[in-house]
Amino acid sequence: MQQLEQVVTSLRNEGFRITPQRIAIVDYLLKTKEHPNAERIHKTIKRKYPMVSLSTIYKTLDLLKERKLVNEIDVGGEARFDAHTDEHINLVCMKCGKIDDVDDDMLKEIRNKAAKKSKYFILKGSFELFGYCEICKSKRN
Amino acid sequence: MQQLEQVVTSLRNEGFRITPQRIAIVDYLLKTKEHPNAERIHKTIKRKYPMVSLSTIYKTLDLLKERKLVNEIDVGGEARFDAHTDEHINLVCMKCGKIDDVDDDMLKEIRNKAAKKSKYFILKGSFELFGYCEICKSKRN
DNA sequence: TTATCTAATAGGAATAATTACTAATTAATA
DNA sequence: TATTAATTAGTAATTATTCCTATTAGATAA
Repeated sequence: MQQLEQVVTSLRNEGFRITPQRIAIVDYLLKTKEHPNAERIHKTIKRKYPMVSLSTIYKTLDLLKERKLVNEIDVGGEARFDAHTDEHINLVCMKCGKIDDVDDDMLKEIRNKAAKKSKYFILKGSFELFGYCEICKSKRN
Repeated sequence: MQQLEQVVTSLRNEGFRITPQRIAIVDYLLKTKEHPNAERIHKTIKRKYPMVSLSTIYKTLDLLKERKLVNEIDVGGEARFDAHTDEHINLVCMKCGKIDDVDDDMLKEIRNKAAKKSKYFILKGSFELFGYCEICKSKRN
């Protein structure tokens, strides 16, 4: 994703209102690498805006998803959010829940091959690898 | 996945009981290509066993997942199940909900590269492409 | 700057998929 | 065939997300 100002400008240009809640959410997502879920975003934003509601978090995330400004990953029945929107692999640690990003040029190729073979019109891809992160794998039981 | 008898034998050898419910669920999953959700499996099994409960469906799916006899895919907040357990790409039609499988040898390579780069110990991969299937893309609005 | 208009918000209720619980049933065994 | 513990049916509980609505507050233009 881009800079905060770019996002704000593009939202404003599309006719959306710029609210402190929206700025806070976008700002947080741009700065973090932790792929938070809705609740974690809510808790974080609340430190600045104690009145912010969880439903606003969800509504804002919907808006950002539609505008392709954030990416949603489903992991174990809950949604996690990421401002890193170009195609990449999400490595999910099944012990601590951490998610790391890894880029790979082959993803584009895979996508194109699959589209050709299947005759699907593909809009987005989601690539997850599940396992144990470097820290958790050493202390695995 | 394998043949029904193989699955039954392996479950029995591991000390699990072979119940008509389990046989029916495994049999259905082996035969279908439609990547059903829990409710669809329930409805299908009910035709033979009207008393079967949804909780049994979920419990059996948990067992089969643990034994790596079925694969779970999260799509749009619901879980869909598949007896095709070797690594492959799931193409999800965002209009009709159909899921098609596509194999690609590069997946192994991607997995290995990502493991090396990230130092994760990887247990499973999940590769989804979302878009419109051949039928739906032509009648897209 | 102020008034107007309507999008956006807060807060809570509703929904839906999944999990947990428990008494009754039944597959495996000896 | 009797015994025993795993499994099941049925239902309640849980949890993430969506829906609903009165109130608030950005954006715009006078």
